[in-house]
Amino acid sequence: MQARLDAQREALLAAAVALLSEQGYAGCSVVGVAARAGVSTGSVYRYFPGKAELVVEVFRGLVGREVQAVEQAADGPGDLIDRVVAIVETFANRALKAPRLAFALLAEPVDAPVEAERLVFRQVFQQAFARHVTEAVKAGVLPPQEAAITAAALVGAVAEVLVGPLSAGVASADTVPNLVRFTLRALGADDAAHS
Amino acid sequence: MQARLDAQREALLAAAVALLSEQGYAGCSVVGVAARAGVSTGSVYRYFPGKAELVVEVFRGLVGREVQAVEQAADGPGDLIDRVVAIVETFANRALKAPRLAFALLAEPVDAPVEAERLVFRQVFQQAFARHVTEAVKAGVLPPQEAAITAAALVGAVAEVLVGPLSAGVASADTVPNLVRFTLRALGADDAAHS
DNA sequence: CGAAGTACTGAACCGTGCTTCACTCCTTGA
DNA sequence: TCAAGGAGTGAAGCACGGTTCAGTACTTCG
Repeated sequence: MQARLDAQREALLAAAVALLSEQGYAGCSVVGVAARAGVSTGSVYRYFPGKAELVVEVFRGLVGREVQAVEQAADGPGDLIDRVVAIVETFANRALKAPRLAFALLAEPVDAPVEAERLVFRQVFQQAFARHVTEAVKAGVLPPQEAAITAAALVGAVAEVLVGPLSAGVASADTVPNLVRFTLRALGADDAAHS
Repeated sequence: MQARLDAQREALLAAAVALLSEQGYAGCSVVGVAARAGVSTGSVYRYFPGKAELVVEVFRGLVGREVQAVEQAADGPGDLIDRVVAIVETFANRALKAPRLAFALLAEPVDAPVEAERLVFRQVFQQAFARHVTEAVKAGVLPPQEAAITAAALVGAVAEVLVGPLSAGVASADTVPNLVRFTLRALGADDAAHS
């Protein structure tokens, strides 16, 4: 009955995602997740060594989804600079569409093992930025710059700008366009060329 | 014996700062702080309603110090753009000089009341940036832009770039210069004018 | 000097939430 | 049909850390 076993496991992960999306990390207690999955608390430990492993796996899954969406957007049409803009737009729009979840992934206090995972999350995004920035600098469409710093700064900038609306609940309609304009300036791109 | 009373209070606050600087928030338990201050745990509750109030007061004090340093740097000589650069440089250099503490103030997981204080912390810095950016835009030395977004993005960018070195322990010598160059581009200032 | 009040102590208390484990139930195969 | 074994249960156990409070020591004033 391997299928059934995996089904339970999936149910637990799905329940954790649901609780995380609705109530943030606080709702993600072992008892809560088990109840939501329609399983006893004890059963959680049949599938996961402990809470940390469960939550980390949830994080990895969600982050993977975001990274994939961003990578896909970056592979779309347009020049090198358009791609960096696409990363920012995609990331920001997705975050604003699922604010509670985005806040949980980006900023909500968590304990150490999950925090470590969050660091990885941010680094993956930084690398995505850095790759495209490096390429664009090499091609001469962006001025010379330390790609790693630019990438880290952009990740921080996007996250910080979003966290405000995310925790306040409301984002202005032109938050994302403004963020894009900031990004273009920060990259050193010609504003005029990418309105 | 008012003086003595205040002395105890100060000792507790100082002990909390010391522990925060050395071990981060984890070391800031009531028992730990009391021991460090040479006081019993019970006495903590003579001076503070609870742990939250103690830690929040510690945060406020530290943040006030940072804000003051930054404001002072921004009041120095130079044009409007130099002032924004001064904010970034001062903030970054101070953070890199007290990494553990900066990490605690900027990024370390804390519980709700302190998190709220951290939000205030970031907002104060954003306002400092926003004030100078607005002024510079009005004066025509920066292109038109939403100052609030630029300010939030810069705070996020600086924090993110610093958190890496802060948690890793080592910062490259040109982290700050690179950060300044990023800032200048992001503001839309002429790079050439402010090397 | 003695009584009253106050600063101070620190071990016990309590709430929270992860983890365990003795037990039940259900499926499986002879 | 009926043992046997594993899946599943959920209440009790446990660790952690903030908070409390009855007791002690010290200071002050009559």
